[in-house]
Amino acid sequence: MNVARELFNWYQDNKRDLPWRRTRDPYRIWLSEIILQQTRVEQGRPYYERFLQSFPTLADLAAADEQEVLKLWQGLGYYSRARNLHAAAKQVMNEFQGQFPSTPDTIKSLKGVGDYTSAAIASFAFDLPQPVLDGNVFRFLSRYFGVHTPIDSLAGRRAFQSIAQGIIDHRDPATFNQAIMEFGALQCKPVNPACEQCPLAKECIAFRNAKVSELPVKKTKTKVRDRFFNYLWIRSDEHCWVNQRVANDIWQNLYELPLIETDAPCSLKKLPETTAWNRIFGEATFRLKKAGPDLRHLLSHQKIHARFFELTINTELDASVYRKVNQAELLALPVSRLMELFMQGQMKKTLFLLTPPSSSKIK
DNA sequence: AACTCGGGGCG
DNA sequence: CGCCCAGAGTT
Repeated sequence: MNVARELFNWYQDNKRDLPWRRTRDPYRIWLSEIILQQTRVEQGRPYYERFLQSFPTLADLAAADEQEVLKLWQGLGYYSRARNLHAAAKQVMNEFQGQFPSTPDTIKSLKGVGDYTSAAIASFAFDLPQPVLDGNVFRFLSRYFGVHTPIDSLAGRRAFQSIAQGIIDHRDPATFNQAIMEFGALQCKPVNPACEQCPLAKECIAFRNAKVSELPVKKTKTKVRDRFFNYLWIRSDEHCWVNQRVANDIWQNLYELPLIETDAPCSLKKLPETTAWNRIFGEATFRLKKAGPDLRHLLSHQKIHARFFELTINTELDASVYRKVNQAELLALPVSRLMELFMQGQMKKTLFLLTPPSSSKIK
C-alpha cells in the first residue's frame, strides 16, 4: 500500500471537522490559510468566523478600511498578514476583476501568499496537484523518509518539494494535502508523537532507527532581544494621547500610547533623558503623576519590558503625530496585546479615562 | 542565507 | 524556559 493511500485511510477516521474544509470558495480558503500561517487551528478559528461575519465576500473585505481589518486581527499577531490580506483583496478586485486567480503563479502574485499558501489554495479550491509544504508536512516527511537535510535550507526545501511531488495523489490532491497536514498535526506531532499506534510506523525510517526525536532538523534558532518601553499615559479632560506605529518594527500601523524606548529600565528615580521627553512634548508642559504598572510581554524574538507613566498635560501635542482620543475612540483603535492588557487593567481599577487625576498644578 | 515579524500552548 | 504552530517579506 502506498503512502498516499495510507494517509487517506487514516484521514477518513481521524480528521477534524473544520469550517474551511466545508467550502470550495477560494475566498474562504484563502482567508483561512492566511489566518493559519504560524498559528494553531484553535487559535485561528474564532478569527476566521468573525472575519466572515464582518466580510461575507472578498468585495466586502476590499471595501473596508485598513483600521477595521487590523481591529478584527487584533491579538492574532504577525499583523503584516492583515495588511497584506486587505491589499490582496483589493488586488483581486482591481487586477483580476473580482475573480479569484486560479493558477499557482497568479495566486502567488497576491500579497502575503507564498509557496505554501499558493499550493494550498490551488489544491483546495481548484484541485491542482500542488503539494503543500508546511511545518506539519516537513516533520512527517523528514521522519517517514529519514531526511536529515535542514528544512530551513534551500537544499532542504528542494528535497522535500521533490518528495512531496512524488507522493501526491493526482486524482484528489486536495484531500491528499489535507490528510498529510492533519497527520502531521495530530499523529506525527513535534513532541511525543503517537508512534506506538501509528499505522505508518513499520515503514517510518526515523521510527525504525529510533531517530524520531531528532527530526526534523532545523539550523536557525531565534535569539531573544530585550527592549524597554516607557509608555506615557497622558490624560487631559476625558482624553488621552495615542499615536500610530510606523514601518520597520513590530506592530506596524497599530496604535499605542506615546512611547520612549530606552536601552535600560527606567523608573521615577531614573527617568529617560530630557531630549526624549522633548521629542514628544516640544514646548508643551506636563506633570508626571506616578509610575506603574509594569508589564512584561514576550514575543518569539523580543522580551519587552513595559513601564507605564501617568502624566497630565494642559496643552496639546503635535497633532500631525499624536491623536487625542476619548475612551470610546481608543477602544475602537487596533492595538497590540500589550496595550490591550494595559487598558483592561486600567479599566478594572478606575473608570479609565473618565476620571482624570485630581487637578494639581501643571508646571 | 539570515533576519524580522506575535501570540499562545505545551512539556 | 525552549520549542513550535496550516509562513512571508526584506535585507
